[in-house]
Amino acid sequence: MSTIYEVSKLAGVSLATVSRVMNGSARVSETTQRKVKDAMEQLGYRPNSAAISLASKRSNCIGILVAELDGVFFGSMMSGIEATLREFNKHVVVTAGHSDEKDELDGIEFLRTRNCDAIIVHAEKLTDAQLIELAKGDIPLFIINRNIQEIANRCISLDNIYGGYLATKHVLENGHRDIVNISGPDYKMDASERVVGFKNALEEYAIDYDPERIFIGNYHQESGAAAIDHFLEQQIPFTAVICGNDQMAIGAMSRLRELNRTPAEDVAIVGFDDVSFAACTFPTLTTIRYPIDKMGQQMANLVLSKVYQIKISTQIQHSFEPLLIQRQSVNAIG
Amino acid sequence: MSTIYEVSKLAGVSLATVSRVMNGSARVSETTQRKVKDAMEQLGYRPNSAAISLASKRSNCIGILVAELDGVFFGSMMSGIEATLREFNKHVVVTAGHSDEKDELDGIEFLRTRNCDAIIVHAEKLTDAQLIELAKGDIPLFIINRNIQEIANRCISLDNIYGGYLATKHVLENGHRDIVNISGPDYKMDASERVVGFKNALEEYAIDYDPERIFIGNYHQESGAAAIDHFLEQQIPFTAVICGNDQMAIGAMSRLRELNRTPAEDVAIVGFDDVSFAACTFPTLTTIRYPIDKMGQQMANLVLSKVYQIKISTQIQHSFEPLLIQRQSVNAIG
DNA sequence: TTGTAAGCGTTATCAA
DNA sequence: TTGATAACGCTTACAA
Repeated sequence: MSTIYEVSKLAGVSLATVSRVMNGSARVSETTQRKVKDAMEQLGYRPNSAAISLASKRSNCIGILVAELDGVFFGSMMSGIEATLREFNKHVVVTAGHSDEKDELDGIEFLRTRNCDAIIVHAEKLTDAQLIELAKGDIPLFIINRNIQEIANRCISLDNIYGGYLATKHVLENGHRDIVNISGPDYKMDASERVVGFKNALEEYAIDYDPERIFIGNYHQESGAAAIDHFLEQQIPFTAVICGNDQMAIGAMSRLRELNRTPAEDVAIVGFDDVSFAACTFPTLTTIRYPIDKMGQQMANLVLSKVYQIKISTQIQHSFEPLLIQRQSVNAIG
Repeated sequence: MSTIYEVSKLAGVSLATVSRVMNGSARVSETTQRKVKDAMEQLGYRPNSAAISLASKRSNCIGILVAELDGVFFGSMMSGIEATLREFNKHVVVTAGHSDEKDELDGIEFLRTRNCDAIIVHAEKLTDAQLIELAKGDIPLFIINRNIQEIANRCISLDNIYGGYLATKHVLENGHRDIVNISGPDYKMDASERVVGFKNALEEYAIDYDPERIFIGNYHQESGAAAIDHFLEQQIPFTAVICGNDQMAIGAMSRLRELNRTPAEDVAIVGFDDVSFAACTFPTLTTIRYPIDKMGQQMANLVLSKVYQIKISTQIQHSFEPLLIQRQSVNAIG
């Protein structure tokens, strides 16, 4: 592997000049530039990123902490971020927090020691206070999927409350009154916010809120099924179920089938996220769209502008609106 | 941010000694060790990874090239790899190749300039020859989901032919004779191998292979639906459809529903991969399990042992067997 | 426009 | 067991 030094010798210029043509950091005459580029070409020169990092105090790498590396939701998010960042030759280091406080903290620490220029976190167990504290640290922290007042300019989030409201209102409008809710873990902000929206909608329709009608799941399919069992066991009547995400929705649908209750026909189902398979369930799933890929792109732009002072053509959007996607899993009754 | 130098001063020892206790690279007396550790603690010292990389010629980072960062299959793969690698303090840089030759080449180049210690590729457009050539380069290349003779010790793969065979044989055993195949893109190795298995099974049952009965999809849901339309338009009769992956299988099921043909009852469906939602479709999807998470872990172990000379407790498994998972989407007929 | 030279924070080779 | 010290490959004042 050749170094900048060899390039400079072959080109007959100084180290500094080679560095300049690499970075475009200063004017270099056409001829010199040609010589240098030829030399680089000839030697198959490839810059050493560690040396660059060390000298420039910048790693050009952005850390991402997600709950899980698998999972369609996080996939879309990472995809949106990476694509944008890579255009600017930044790369993405990912790690998983497993919805566990210690793992999340470890993950962030791991990324810090990796000298990431910035860290984007999708935290689930860390509190706002912890995040605010971490944000005071040496490395810029950005938060996706949560809006924290104190560091709002570093957050990109969705109005989950409104999303929960939209979902619930939709079944209410379709005449449903016996509604249950399969929520994500209550320690997850987004989950509890969606529940708030659920309550708001009920209130609007003057329906008493009954805590018995909420089942706390874990955002995975199985818990959607478990929730159905639970409600049935508790003999809680329902004609509609609002789910914290699409995975639990399909879990619930699947279990209902097993119990000979037909989704849509017998029980209305609403999901959340609108992941790709939502359009292919049977019946197709009415859900709330969470534009996480777009949000990921915006986050990348935010990092680009704040950390690398790269000017982004468009205004960065910090807050997103959920959207009701009507498909077939909600029938009107009454 | 404090440096090793400040630690050494505070501890009253030399740079070298601090380095030694960090790496355990040589014996250091208990007392000295204590002093150094206390000093590190006190200063909140965090090693600079760029400096380490530069001096040690090792970045402790492993690049991964996948087709897409979203997609359940790749998610499981990355998850398996990352979890294992992180235990050894290696981190993972990911990038997407978008099933495009140029993007794949770019992606690998991108990871190379990032000075990754190794690159794990899930290539779709690159040929064996290209991969072999790349493997000769300066940075160790590992291949997942493909077995290339010449570099077999750097490959971890699944017997896709056998998988295709298993899927097809299963419907044959259930009495189906009019079978169509919705394949992934023909330029994708795994897709065409699965088709070979399909043909093998037909041959075993003395059924003539008819190229008309193969539809080349793109592994996405929509193409599963498109395939159904195609076969119907062409008036090709079928009672069973073998799919190249689970996404296309749900796409096909979904389209069949729309056309009032009930999956399982009217048409048997078999998927491939056994992604998480396969257990929650209606009917639940009979499919071929592709243990990609396990394969990812093995790949991580392979890298750990080959690149970092870390001894792995268990023998590394280079080739995996697919497994038929029987659910409800295949009914017996005849 | 170009060159000189002092870092950047480690590792690793020698000596001691 | 410890300490000096020369790399490692690049950036970036400061000069020329």
